[in-house]
Amino acid sequence: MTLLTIGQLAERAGVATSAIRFYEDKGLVHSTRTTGNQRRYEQSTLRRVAFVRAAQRVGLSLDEVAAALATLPDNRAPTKADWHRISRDWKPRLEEQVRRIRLLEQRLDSCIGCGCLSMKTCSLMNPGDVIGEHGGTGAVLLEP
Amino acid sequence: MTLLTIGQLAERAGVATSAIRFYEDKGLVHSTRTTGNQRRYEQSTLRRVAFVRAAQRVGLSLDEVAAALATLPDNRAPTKADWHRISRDWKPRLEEQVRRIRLLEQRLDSCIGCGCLSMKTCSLMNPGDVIGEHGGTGAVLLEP
DNA sequence: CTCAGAGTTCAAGTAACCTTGAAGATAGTC
DNA sequence: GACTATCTTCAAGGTTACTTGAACTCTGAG
Repeated sequence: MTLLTIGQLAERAGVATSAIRFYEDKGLVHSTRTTGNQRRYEQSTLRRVAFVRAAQRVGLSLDEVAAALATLPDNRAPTKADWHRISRDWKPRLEEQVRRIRLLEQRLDSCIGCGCLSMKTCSLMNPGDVIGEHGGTGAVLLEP
Repeated sequence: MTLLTIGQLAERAGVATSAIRFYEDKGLVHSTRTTGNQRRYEQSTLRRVAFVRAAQRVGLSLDEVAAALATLPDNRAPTKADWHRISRDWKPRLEEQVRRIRLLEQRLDSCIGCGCLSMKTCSLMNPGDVIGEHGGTGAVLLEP
C-alpha cells in the first residue's frame, strides 16, 4: 500500500511529528527511507502509534509498550494473531490497573474515613488506630 | 494524638521524606512546626498521602489530586463525609479510566488486527482501508 | 526550473515528579 | 553535656516524554 510521510502519519494518529521521531528513536515504530533520506511509514504503523497512545493513557510507560511492541514483526504488518498475543500478555497488567481503580473507589467510598486505610486490616475488625504504637514494619498504604 | 515526624510519616506511607516535602510545597499535605522548626504531621496526613499515591497509580496527576485535596479541611482531620464527597466527584473520572482500559483490551483482543482501529467505523462495515484517500479530518485513533 | 511546504539532524528546552548533596540545626538518649 | 540520628533549606541533578529552534535538504506542483 501507499507509504505515509511522517506528517501524514502524525496527523492521522493525532500526535506531533516530533513525537513520531521520538517513538522511532525509542524503537516503538520503524520506517524506511526515501532516496532523499525522508521517512516513510507502513499503514500498520498507524496501529502501532494508536496502541502506544492507548496504553499510555491507561498508565503504562513507553518502556512497557516498547517491550510489547518488540514482540511484533518489524518487517511485515502484524496479524490479528500478533495483537492477540499481546492482548493475552497484557491482560493481567490491565486487570491490575482496573483493580487499583476499584480499590481507590471503594476505599474512598466507604473505608478511608473509618481509618482502615492506615491499618493492615480494617479498623472494623481491629478497632483503635494502634498500628505504629506497637512497632511493626509500618503499613505501606494501599500497596501494591 | 501523637504527631508524626517527617521520617515516621514517610516510612508509614511508604514514600521518601523528600517526596513528603515536595508534596507539602505543592500544598498536598500540611504540617505544623516545632519550636526548632521541624515538621510535625497529624495522623490524618497518612491518609492524604495514601490518597495521593493511590490516585497517581491509576493515572491521575498531582494537580488533579491537589484540586481534590484542596476541598478537604486543613485544620481538622477529614471526616468520612469529606472523603465521600471526593469519591462522588471522582467517580466519573475513575470510570473513564476503567473504560479506557476496557477499550484497549477489547481493541487488542478482537478488533485491532482487522483494521477498524484506523477507521471511523469498523472495517467490517467499511471494507478496504480507504480513510485518508478521500480527505476527511483524519482519524484520531482511540481518542479520547 | 523554481519554489514553498514538508522533511532532516542535533542540541537544547520544558514540565511533572521527584532525588541527591552540602552545610548546618534539632531532638532525644546516655 | 555530649553524641548521633534525624531534621532544616536550597540548589542542582535525574527520568520520562516530549517540544522547540536553527540550519539545511527534499518533494512535488506549476
